[in-house]
Amino acid sequence: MRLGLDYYERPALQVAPELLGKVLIVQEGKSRRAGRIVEVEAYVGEHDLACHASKGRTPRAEVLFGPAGRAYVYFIYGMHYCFNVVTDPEGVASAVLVRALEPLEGIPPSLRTDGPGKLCRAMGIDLSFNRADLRGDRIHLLDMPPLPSRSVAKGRRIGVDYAGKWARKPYRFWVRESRYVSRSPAVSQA
DNA sequence: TTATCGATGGTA
DNA sequence: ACCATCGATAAA
Repeated sequence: MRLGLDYYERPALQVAPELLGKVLIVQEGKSRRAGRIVEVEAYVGEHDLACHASKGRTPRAEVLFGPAGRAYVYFIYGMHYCFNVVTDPEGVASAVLVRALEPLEGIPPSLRTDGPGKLCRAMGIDLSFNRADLRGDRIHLLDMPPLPSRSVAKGRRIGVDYAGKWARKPYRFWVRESRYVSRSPAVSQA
């Protein structure tokens, strides 16, 4: 069962930990690639200085202000793409960055999925997916049973040290026992 | 194990 | 000039 609008149209901080365990599907022609989400980060709105929407309604960030359940894909450091799930009602610019997947199907064994840039390459996600409806055939998420709260860990977001106090918020969530989480400073639990 | 650095190009 | 990254390299 695909996740629907009512699932995405909620606060990013609520959606983010619940996305752990859900399955991302990318279907391109004959190839079908699937991975289980094991690490995410919430970016909670224009007031969040780590969120791309904090610079206003720029062309890049525009999709964040739109309806929930769309993909926000951006190009970074001249060579990587990052994939986000847009959340909250229209007008509230927030999203969840997917940072790591456990490979399930169709992913070339030589490619890794333990990092936001790596998983996009492994899944074949590029700018052509930006603004895509996440309920469509080309890309979507499958609902899965919720994880027990003891297997959800949380800590500070990676790579946003410029964001002052927002850099220290525990908005990163990962599956504690997963070996596919990107290697990085772990912090707390629950 | 941690620390540092270069690649590479869109964004503002 | 900066960057929601990555892989290589060096030091310890």
